[in-house]
Amino acid sequence: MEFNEHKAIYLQIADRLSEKILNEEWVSEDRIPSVREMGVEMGVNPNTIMRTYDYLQTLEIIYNKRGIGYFVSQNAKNVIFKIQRECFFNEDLPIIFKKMKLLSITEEEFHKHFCNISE
Amino acid sequence: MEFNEHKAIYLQIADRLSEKILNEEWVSEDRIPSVREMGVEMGVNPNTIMRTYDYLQTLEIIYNKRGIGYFVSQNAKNVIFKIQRECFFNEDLPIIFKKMKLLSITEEEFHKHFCNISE
Amino acid sequence: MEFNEHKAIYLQIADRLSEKILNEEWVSEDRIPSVREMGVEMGVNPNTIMRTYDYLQTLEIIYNKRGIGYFVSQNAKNVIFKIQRECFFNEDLPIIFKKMKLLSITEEEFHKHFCNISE
Amino acid sequence: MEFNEHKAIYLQIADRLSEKILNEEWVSEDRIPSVREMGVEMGVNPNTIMRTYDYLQTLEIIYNKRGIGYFVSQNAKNVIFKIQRECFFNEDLPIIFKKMKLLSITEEEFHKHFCNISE
DNA sequence: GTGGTCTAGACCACC
DNA sequence: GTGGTCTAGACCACA
Repeated sequence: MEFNEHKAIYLQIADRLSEKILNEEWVSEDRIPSVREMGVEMGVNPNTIMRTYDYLQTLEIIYNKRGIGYFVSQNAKNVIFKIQRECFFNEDLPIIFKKMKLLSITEEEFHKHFCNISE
Repeated sequence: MEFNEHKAIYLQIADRLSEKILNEEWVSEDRIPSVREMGVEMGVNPNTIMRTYDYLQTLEIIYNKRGIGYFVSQNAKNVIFKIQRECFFNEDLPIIFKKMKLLSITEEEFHKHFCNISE
Repeated sequence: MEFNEHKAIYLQIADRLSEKILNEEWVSEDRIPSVREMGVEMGVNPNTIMRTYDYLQTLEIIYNKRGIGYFVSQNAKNVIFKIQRECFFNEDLPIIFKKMKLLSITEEEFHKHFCNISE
Repeated sequence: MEFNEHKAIYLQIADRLSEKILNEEWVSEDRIPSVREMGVEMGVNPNTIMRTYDYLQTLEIIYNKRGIGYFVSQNAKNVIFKIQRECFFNEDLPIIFKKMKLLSITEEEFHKHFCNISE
């Protein structure tokens, strides 16, 4: 698995797992792979996965049953949805808009690319 | 001067200087402040500024006359424009679009925020 | 370890490491010593090594796995070969030839020294 | 006038002036341009020219008549010839040969380029 | 453990 | 005065 340079690997993994939940590939109460299994799957040190799970747990997206494993929380999907929309509107958008202005990128250009990729 | 936490200071300074060039606050062949002056101005160690200048020089945004100082390159504005637009379209946009899809954010919603902020 | 006076130490180290790769003392995907180890080995500050590694990375001769270390790139040897041959033919040779002409040094004389040293 | 990056400007100027003497563009007892004139001609600070003249004077290639100017020495041409040949054989050649070996450049290749340029 | 960034202060060659 | 290099030592996030 390939990782982006500018973001911590454990956060990139958190993003992918969140996607799986948004996609309903994983649903509430599913048991997710163990730290070791996931480490192998991602080609990454188990410590790194541990950190991802830790992070998702503080966000109450997954929870832990000791000695058994990690499970998707009841509200996982909604939580992710809420967190990410907030982040998108409050943090990402202002930066995007500022950049677009500075680089003279119009909404039309933006729209054009949007269509291209959506096809 | 205040800096963001999650990005190296020398890169944040590079961004600001690039903005100055995009704004035409600085134009081709202008001499920019010396490493030490800029260090004082930014409240930062001269070495850090040196790193910024080094970085901007590899991008051919500024160049050096030995013993004299750093100067804005001929094509500085175009170079910055090109680099940043490329980055925006090839790296930022795909991520944004993917996120929007995943979070069910429509172009209309995007547009609405765009107008709000632009006012 | 001894260093020449008129060239930055970090560049001299870069040269030596490049030689190791040309010699196949180090090959693709080898992990090279950490910044600190190499610092000790060379009798030099780790920051200086960092600079060397940074430099070699921009040339795509080595690459970094975060938290793990630096590794020799796939094409490292070819890259070095190409860069150095280009430099030799485009920059060094014209200067050499000009000098030889100016100093009335013939190819025969050059050849004679070549043989002497090669023995 | 354009300067190379890797050598002090004052030395590059010294090289050009030496060339003029080897070319017999300047001959023994010629008065050479004043520091200021030369500074203008080269697009360089007079201090830098001063340094060049100083350097050439220690090598006894030029000499100074106070209040009048700098002049080409009697033996200037021979001195330059001797110094530069020595430098070439003792310092340049070993480096060149080492590089050629490392880069698998044969004398034939060297010869080929020699012919190309000489034409 | 790894790299990465930053500071403070030094010294140098060069213009 | 300018940039450039180097050191020593600190702190941090990440694996």
